[in-house]
Amino acid sequence: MYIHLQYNSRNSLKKVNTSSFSMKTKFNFAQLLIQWSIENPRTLPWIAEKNPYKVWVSEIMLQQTRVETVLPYFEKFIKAFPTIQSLAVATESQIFKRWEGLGYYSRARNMHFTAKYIVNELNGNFPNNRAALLKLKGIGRYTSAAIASFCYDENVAALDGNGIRILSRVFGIAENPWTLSGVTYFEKQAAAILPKNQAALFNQALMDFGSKICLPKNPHCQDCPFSFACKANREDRIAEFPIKKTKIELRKRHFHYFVIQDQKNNFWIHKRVENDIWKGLHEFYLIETTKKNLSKRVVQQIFGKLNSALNPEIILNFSQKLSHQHIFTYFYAVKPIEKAVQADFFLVKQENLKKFAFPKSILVFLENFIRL
DNA sequence: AAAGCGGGGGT
DNA sequence: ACCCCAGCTTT
Repeated sequence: MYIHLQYNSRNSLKKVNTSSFSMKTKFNFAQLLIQWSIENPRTLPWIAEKNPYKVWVSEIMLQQTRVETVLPYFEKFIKAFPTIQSLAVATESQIFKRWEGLGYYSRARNMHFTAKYIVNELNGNFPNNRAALLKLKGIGRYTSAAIASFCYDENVAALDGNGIRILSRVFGIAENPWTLSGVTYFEKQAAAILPKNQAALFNQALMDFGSKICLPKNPHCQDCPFSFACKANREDRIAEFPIKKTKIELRKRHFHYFVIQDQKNNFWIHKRVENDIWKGLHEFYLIETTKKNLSKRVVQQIFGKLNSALNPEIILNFSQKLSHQHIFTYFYAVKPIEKAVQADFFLVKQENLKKFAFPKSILVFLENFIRL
């Protein structure tokens, strides 16, 4: 059966039966979607925003991050760095501090790089088309399309997780969106149904619809304007679309943090510089183990020669399940040490700790044990 | 193609 | 416990 969607005179739907279901419904899908979005408006700081700098900031923050999480960060970030010039001249540490707790910190580093590039090499002119945007560090297929459509009305579909989910279900697209060929196929299909000169509206509608109706689990098909045409719904195969990412085994890591001060109660900290989690953030002296237990011999080896006291006791436990690692963090108190335990460590006064960016686990420790 | 990268909210 | 979020970069 071919479903053709059209509005009747009362602007409600009726079905027209034909021979087979196909992307021929594209025009109707898009208009129906836009109609839904007009009836279900959403107010967010970046919606209808045309300033490419602000849209860029919002899109980078929203990568793999929920809207509710981003909102306070976005407001503070824009207040701290109102223009791309202000971001370009900021220090990385200032930027990281505004990103603290948001996760995926390479996003902040890439933004800084790109801000400097645009200001210094492009005279501050933000690239104004998808192809040029795609070349910028930190901007990929989705984000380039989003900025191009929202700011410059380029006719390009921006497919994030929402778009993939909706299209795969409604049109029964079985391609694997987590492969390059798969996402290319989805983009091709989206381009075919994208209404001319309404890309911004369409892309925004797709994401709003994905967040309110076509949810990953338990979608609200009863409120969905195309549920009668949706292949996944009609065939009762919603759970099969889209293809799921193959889940990875969480690497377990045990972080033993030694909170070391000097006799004046300054704290020894350093910046993580390795290509590892939390690169660019700060931390206390760390001994990492693959298993829970930290041998006393190792502690002796490190702290013994520093003439420090042992019998460190765990003063706080913290467990974090990240998307790719399960990190157990333990904090130990030790007696003061006057000499850096490692060359890159430096002393910070207690009241200045808040100027540095830390991972969440250390923030929790500081909030509970150190008055800032 | 696969791995690595945060943190949190919903079910 | 599991899913996945307005994904991208590196290997």
